[in-house]
Formats: sequence, structure tokens, C-alpha cells
Amino acid sequence: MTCKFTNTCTIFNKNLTIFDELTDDQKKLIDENMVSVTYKKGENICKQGAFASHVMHIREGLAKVYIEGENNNLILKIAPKNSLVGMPSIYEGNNKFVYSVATYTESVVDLIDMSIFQQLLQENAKFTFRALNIMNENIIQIYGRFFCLSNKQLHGRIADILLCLKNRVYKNNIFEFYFSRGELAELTNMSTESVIRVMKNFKDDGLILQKDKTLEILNPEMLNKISTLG
Amino acid sequence: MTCKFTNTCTIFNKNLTIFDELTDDQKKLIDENMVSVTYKKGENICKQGAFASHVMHIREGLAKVYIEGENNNLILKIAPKNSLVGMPSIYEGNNKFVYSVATYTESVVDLIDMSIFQQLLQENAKFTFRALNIMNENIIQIYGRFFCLSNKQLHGRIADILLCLKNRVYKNNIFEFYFSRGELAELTNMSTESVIRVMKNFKDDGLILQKDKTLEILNPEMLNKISTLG
DNA sequence: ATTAAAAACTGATTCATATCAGTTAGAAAC
DNA sequence: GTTTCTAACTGATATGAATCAGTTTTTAAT
Repeated sequence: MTCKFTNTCTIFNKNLTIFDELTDDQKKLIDENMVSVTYKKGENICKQGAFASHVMHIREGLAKVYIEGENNNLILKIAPKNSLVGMPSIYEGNNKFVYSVATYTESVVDLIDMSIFQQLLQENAKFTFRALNIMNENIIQIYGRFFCLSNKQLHGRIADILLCLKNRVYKNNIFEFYFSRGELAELTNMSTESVIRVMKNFKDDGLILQKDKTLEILNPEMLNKISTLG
Repeated sequence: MTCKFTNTCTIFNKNLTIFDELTDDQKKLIDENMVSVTYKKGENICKQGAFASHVMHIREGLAKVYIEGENNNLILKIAPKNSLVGMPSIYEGNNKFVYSVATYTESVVDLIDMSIFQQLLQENAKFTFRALNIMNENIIQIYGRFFCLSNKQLHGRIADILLCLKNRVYKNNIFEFYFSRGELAELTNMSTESVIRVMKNFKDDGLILQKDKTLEILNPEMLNKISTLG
């Protein structure tokens, strides 16, 4: 039996079908109470502490979900396209976003009115059950990330992220790579200098190749081993 | 505006009323498909990787919810009485517990048949909505814990736990204290020796007093300051 | 083409914390 | 009342990683 919690990556490899559970009338209601907005790279989709007026469905693009601290942020998860974000804000007595979300790339996001969304959650059990399922999948991913960031050291954490991009985001050995060293640092909870050093090690050891604006994973087996050993 | 994420503690100060949303028939169904079991101190209520045959409602006692790793565990949360645990195991395609739960003290736990619980989740939207709410509250707490364990250093983490016990578990300045230094270490993700040193510091500085089997918080203001400053 | 700004890189140093190798004290067993 | 065992404690050392103080390279702006 293998341990589930081996990766800092938080992208779940499945398609969400939450809206399929709605009746035609309910779908129409959502449509009428939803706007699609295009965000540029680096823009905030929502801001921790602001009124949670909507839940967000990322139709296209890539975003980070993060907690803002005094000095540093903690990235909870990377949200690829088809993610639903903002649900954790829904709990009794709360009406504010519990985290911030910002785009890594230009992204198209459906903003769904929160009160309508909550109304449907209280009407349609199948829909709510799907929502609960999605939340649970999310939680498991974040538990895994929590575990790995707490236990693995630098090389393992960087190996994790690189494998995550390869296997789950781009599903290709070579991909466009627009993360700066600083962004990788934020993502792995380490300093920029350390990221640079580890990336340099991986490059010198022939595990990765960064060229123009792409990154190629040359030796995924070795990265996997590094990720597993921590 | 204050930051929500200031404590490694994961106990939410509210009473869960999930079962109130059930009809009388549904309550009866739960009753017929539930057993109450008394666990001794240190026993496992459920085991990561085992078949998730039930969800657990901790009626009396105190337990830890944790992920098991190769060498070390990561405690996700402390579950006091009236907690519902095991819900994150509910997601499509999964039928195993995603974490382990073990008691800190003798505890009485209601084991509710998983298929019945899931059936109700798909029937009663209000019930499912409450379940989603509870999950969300949980997630927020764990986010906070994640953030604090990632950012605070030793003294801040120990101060957190002590304040958590004082404010949320026992709601008293003086309480029975059956956590060993090793258990505190597991809870704060630090080494036993470091816990000992920090507790010694707190004792020498007159912040706490450990006597017989009780712990008294002498200077909560100072502990609060230490917790906040990290 | 030249300058400015940002990102990547490098080496030295510092710091927090784990690890190691014990001793001491308290609780349980005989 | 010894003995045994475990938990608490202590100091020295090792180590992983951040921080600091730069230089070099790349990208963007004029």
C-alpha cells in the first residue's frame, strides 16, 4: 500500500461535473447570476477578508490560492482550469473570503453570485453532495501538501513542483515555464536563493533543461526518487 | 482588520448541529445504523488506508486526527467532543480512510454506517449543506494550522498550543495536563528536546506552572504576545 | 544602441533547530 | 525499600536553510 501523501502538488486529475447535477431551471438561474471576466496575469480574482460576494469557476488559465500573512503568503493550492474556488468561505456566520486568489496567467473566470449558489446548495442535495465531494478531494490534496512541506527538504520540494507541472498541469515533458525563481520560492515555502541553488543543481546534474521560455524534464525517474526520499 | 490565521489550534468554538436537519425517519435510520463504542486512551478510532466503513462522531473525549508518514506523523487537528470526523474520506472513487484518528483520553464515539450517511447526504439538501458548512469550518482551521506551523518558530508554536488548551479545550486557566513532551512535539512538529527547552523557558519566566498533573497558565497575555510575534 | 530595472546567480555568514549523548527525577513494579 | 523503567532534562555539536552582500545576466524602456 502506498502513501497518498507524497506530493506538494494540489491538482486533482479529474474533471469536476458539479453543474451537471442542476436542473435546467437551476442552470438558467446560475447563468443569469453569473459573469465571465478575463483577468490579466498577476491580477487578484478575490482578496482575503473582502466580502465573499461570489464563488469562482476558473474556465481558462492558472491561479494560486493563498493565505496572506503579515510578511509572507502561504500558497494553499494551484488552481488549474475547471477549478471551483471560494467554497470554503461558505460557513455559518461568515461572509468574507478566507483566502486570496491571483492568476499566474491570463485567465477567464466565471463569477457566480454567492447567494444564488448557496440557495442551490440548500435546494438540490445531489448538487450539494457533489460540492462536498469536490471540497473533500481538495482537502486531501491540501493535506498532502501540508505533509510534504512540513517533512520534505528543499530538493524534494522542488522536485515535487516540477513533477506536478509535468504530470498534472501540462502533461508533457517539455512545457512553457513562466514561474520565476521567486514564485517557485513562494510555492515551495523556501527562499529565492535556495530555489536558485536547487534548480542549478538539477540543471548541472542533467535532470532539467531550461531554454528560451521552456522547461524540459530530462530525468523524471530521478526527480521522482528525489521527491520520494524528501 | 485582523488576520484569521493566528493559531495552530484547530478547535472551532461552536456547536455542530448537523443531525438537527434530519427528519424523524432519518434520525431513526441513523440510530439503527450506528454503534457507540468506548475507546481507551491511545487507541485508534480509524486507520489511514483502511476501508472507510463509517463516519465518527466523538461524543465524549479528545482525539487527534493525523496523517501517517514513513517516519513521522502530521497531526491535522485535535478533535474535541462533538466533532464529526471521517468526512473527507467521502469523495468519488474513494473508499478508504484518508487519515488516522486516535484518542488522547478515554472517549465515547458513535460509529455511523458510511453508506447510510452518504445516502442521507444525497437525499437531504439541508443536512448536506450543514455538512459542507462543517467541513468548511474545519478547512479554515487546518489552513490556519498549516500557516502557523509553516511560519512561526518554536516558542510561538508552543504558546499556541497552550492557549488552545486554555481557551478552547478546557476553557480554564488551570487544567489537567496529560500531554507528554513527546506528544506536544508531535502536535507542534518539533523535536521533544526543543519542547522541553521551550516549556522550561516558559516555566522559568513564570508564564506557566506545572504541578501534580495540572498545568496553570499564569500569564496568558505574555503567551498571546509570543504566539502573535511568532 | 544605451541605459535602467529586474531576475538569476554566487559565496560567506548567521541562525534556528534537530540530533546526539548523556544525566536526573519521578512513577511503576517487585 | 529497592530496582526498573520511562519521561524530563541538559549541554555540545551538527546541519539545513535563511539571510546578507554582492556580481552577472537578461529583459525592458528610452
